[in-house]
Amino acid sequence: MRPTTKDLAKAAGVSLATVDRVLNGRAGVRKKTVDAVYEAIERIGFERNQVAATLARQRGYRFGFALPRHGDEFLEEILKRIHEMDRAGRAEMLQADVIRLDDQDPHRAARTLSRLSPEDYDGIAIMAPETPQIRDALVRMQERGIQTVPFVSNQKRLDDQTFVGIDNKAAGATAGRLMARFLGQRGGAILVLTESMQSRDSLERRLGFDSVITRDYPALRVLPTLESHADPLRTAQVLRNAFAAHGDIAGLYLMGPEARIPLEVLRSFPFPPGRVTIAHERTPSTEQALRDGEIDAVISQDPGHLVRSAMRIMRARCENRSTLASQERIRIEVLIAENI
Amino acid sequence: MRPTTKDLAKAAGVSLATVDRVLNGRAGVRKKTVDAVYEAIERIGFERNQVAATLARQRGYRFGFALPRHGDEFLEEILKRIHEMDRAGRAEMLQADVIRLDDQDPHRAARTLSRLSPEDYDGIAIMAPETPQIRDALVRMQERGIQTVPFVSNQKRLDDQTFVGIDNKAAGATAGRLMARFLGQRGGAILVLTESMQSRDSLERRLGFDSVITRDYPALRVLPTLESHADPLRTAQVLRNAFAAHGDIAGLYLMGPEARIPLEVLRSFPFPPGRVTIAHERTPSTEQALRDGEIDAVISQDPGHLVRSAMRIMRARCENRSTLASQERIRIEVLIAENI
DNA sequence: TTGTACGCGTTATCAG
DNA sequence: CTGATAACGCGTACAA
Repeated sequence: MRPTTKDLAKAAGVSLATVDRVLNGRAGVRKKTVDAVYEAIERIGFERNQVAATLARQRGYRFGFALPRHGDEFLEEILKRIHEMDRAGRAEMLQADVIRLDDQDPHRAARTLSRLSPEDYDGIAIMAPETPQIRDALVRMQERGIQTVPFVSNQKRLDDQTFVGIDNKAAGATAGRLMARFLGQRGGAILVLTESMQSRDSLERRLGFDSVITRDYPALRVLPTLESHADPLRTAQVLRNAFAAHGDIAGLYLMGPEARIPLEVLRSFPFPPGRVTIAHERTPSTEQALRDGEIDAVISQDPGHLVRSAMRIMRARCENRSTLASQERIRIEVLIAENI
Repeated sequence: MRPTTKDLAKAAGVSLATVDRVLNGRAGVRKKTVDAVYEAIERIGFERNQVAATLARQRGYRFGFALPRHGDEFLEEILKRIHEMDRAGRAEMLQADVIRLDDQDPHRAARTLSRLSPEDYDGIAIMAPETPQIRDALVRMQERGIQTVPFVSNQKRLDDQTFVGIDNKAAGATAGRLMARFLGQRGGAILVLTESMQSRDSLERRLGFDSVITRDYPALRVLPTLESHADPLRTAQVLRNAFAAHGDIAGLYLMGPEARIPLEVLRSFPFPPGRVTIAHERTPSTEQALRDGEIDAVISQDPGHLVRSAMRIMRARCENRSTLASQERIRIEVLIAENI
């Protein structure tokens, strides 16, 4: 049998309560006693039974996903997975909520975060751009005892916080390499479109994309990034202008996470054979576009993995265990019509 | 508060013991009583607390991974993940063992399986070729009350058993499409190598590969599959013969899961620029080969996901819950140097 | 600063 | 066939 807290208490010559205090890092124990307990833990090989712990804790774990209020299909995918996890987690005393953050006003967003209390949440996964206000709110949340983990949207990590999401520079490089290889001998211009270059993610993807193209493919020219601001009319306009200005557009890189609008707009443009289009994230739109041959590849991160990984990490931190980093690295996936 | 078994017992007008009997499908309860309990479950919206259940059950869950005795790097990756999960699972009362099966003698393998008792294992994930003996052993294991789940190696599923692994036909098709697109305009012969065409997996991959090439790329010829039998000398020999016989080899498809030996052997052959090589599974060898530009893409399934998914499925079945199929589909991943 | 006693929601072991 | 009741391993008031 595995040693229990009782065995540990006996081995350390203290009571159960003291064992608990040491185990959970509570105050009010003499250093000498603490050391004795730790020594006993090593000696008898004690390992806390988390199942019993969560049962006794009465209240399981409540995790929140703080997501932008506005979004499109990719956000919708993530929401779906969160709700699935919530339903599946109930039996295991795990809850997953969604908190919506204002994505125009960092102050409001920060205020929303600062209202979150440890009574309500054990951990929060946050998908929000990196602003001083948000960063501040995060630090204070941690001080209040709420675990936080950066989620998908890549804010610069404070400390060595594990980030749940892909390496966007590598994702951009992956897109770049595929673009070039699919184009083969063909040279020309590559059009890059995203929602907004304000986002750190977009910057990093662009960086990765360019690094590959400029180093290895001199026959290709990557044009300045166009911004769509998630607006169909604006999207149509910038694309029209770009096509008018450059006669030799060979490739299209839809760099943002929401490809629906650009894809719809593109349908009204002529579709020269041989043009290569690459987008991000697996959504109904990109899936269909892959099937229809409108795009050639999709670079994506699996929403289900994202959500599960975030929950595993938050839970581990609540129980101050460490996570297997190897298991939590989110893969940069490449989708083509055959492996959708 | 969520209703507990106590509430349920009260609502159904029976004792806790009877509730337990009904919940766990044990015998010795009048049908009328059973119905009353089920009715009460619906009425009060009872949902069993799995945390409490596993704690009370005393013995957590023990899962076994029945893997072939012989293998190389890919098998090693899987073993590593299993051990990681085992260490990580101890706190949650989950164990993961490895059972080695004779991969030459199906009878011996079947015998090994038939010795497994429900005392020792709650579930077994099986990676073994599809033979009558094995199939039989599986059926009997299930009768004994051990959950089984086909793992990685794609035996035809009995009933609608969830299979943990990729769709190999789609994986082959993915390889085929990438091969053709990377080759671009270039025509020629494609060499296909695997360990043994006995394996159902190889057959399916080949099927998928061919379907894409023959339908869409008339300039490419896929040569008959070569068999290496995991033997370096044999590998060298069949490759030498093939290169001698066909002057126009443009592509190389390493179809088996263990690419180490072929990759090593290939280093002694001339490396014409423009040749495209695609392999399966992410291992130290294929990773390095991607980095070195020796291969162009790797089609893979994530060993960590495989192991975790298998354990989730087995556990869910033990607790007769259903799993979220959407979450358990193993992705066919495409790796290039940039997204390793 | 330390210890006691009870509760968490199930399962398991006895009787009846 | 059914019902009390004691574990299971830990957290947590509350008492000392």
